[in-house]
Amino acid sequence: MDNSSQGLANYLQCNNIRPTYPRVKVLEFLVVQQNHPTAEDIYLHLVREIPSLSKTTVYNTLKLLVDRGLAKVVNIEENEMRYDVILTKHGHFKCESCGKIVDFPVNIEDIGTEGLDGFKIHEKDVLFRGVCPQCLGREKNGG
Amino acid sequence: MDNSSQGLANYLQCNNIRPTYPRVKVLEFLVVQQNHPTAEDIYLHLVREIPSLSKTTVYNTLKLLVDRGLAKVVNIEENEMRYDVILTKHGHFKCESCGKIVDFPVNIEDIGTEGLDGFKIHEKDVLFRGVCPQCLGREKNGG
DNA sequence: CATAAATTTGTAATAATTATAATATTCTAT
DNA sequence: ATAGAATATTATAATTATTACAAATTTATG
Repeated sequence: MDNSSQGLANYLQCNNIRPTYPRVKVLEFLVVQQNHPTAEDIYLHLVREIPSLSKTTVYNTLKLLVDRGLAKVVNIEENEMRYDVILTKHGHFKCESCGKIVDFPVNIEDIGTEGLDGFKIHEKDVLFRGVCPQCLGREKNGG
Repeated sequence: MDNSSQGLANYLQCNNIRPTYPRVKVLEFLVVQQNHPTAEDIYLHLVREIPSLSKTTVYNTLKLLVDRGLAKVVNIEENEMRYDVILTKHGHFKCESCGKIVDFPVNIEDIGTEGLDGFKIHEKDVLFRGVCPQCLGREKNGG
């Protein structure tokens, strides 16, 4: 296990998650890629390095990370769960043309909660949809 | 077809959707219930009144309504699509305890879009998660 | 009516996720 | 070090939401 992985292993341990090899690698992928990958994305990437890896392990690990608060599910896609480890508050933009998901800064605490008196709010998400500049350019140049 | 359905039939017609019986009923369910139902919810309710109804018709109709801008998909659930007839801008709150989805007013246009220069934004969603007052009360009274 | 177009239906296919049980690994105490 | 217990991983099968497809039905039009 290399140096950077060592830090992640510690991070897992601090959160009472035994830092097994597959778990460190899943977390590493989430941290390094920052791509809001699906379980499938993660599996396909890691199986090259860990041939014995099973998709169930990826799902188990993601569930564990979410349960312990180290990751969260991003539901911007219609039919699949994506995962995010970023801890600062941000919104998600999904390009309807190329499918890419982009983070953008949002001061989520500024969003008023009138009409939710008496509700306990755990989580606030902001999701935008549209077309990214790259795809807009491609459309303009005749695609 | 009763009186209120007549209005909905007109509404469909105005949007170039032939107002067939299943379509009017699906739209009516969305408008009356305001429950952000799943396709399954809609099917189970309507099939009592329209025994021949097929789930595919429900999906087809929902797709049509979304394509023509009369409804939108709400992705607050992990694994299923919910539907909402578009009226005014509002956010969605999902109770993690009872699963209920509640609308609340949000001035979505107020959310800044710094960091998204050059992006074309079609749609803005605000999704909160937490516990509703009813469930909070139940927890407090020892549930 | 007759024909064409659109809609509905039932069945089967797809795809993401979860359940389950067997196997393998890791930890702990001797 | 090693046996036994606890925990993780794996493979397979089951579940579930959604979509694809083609046949049957309904509706519109000449």
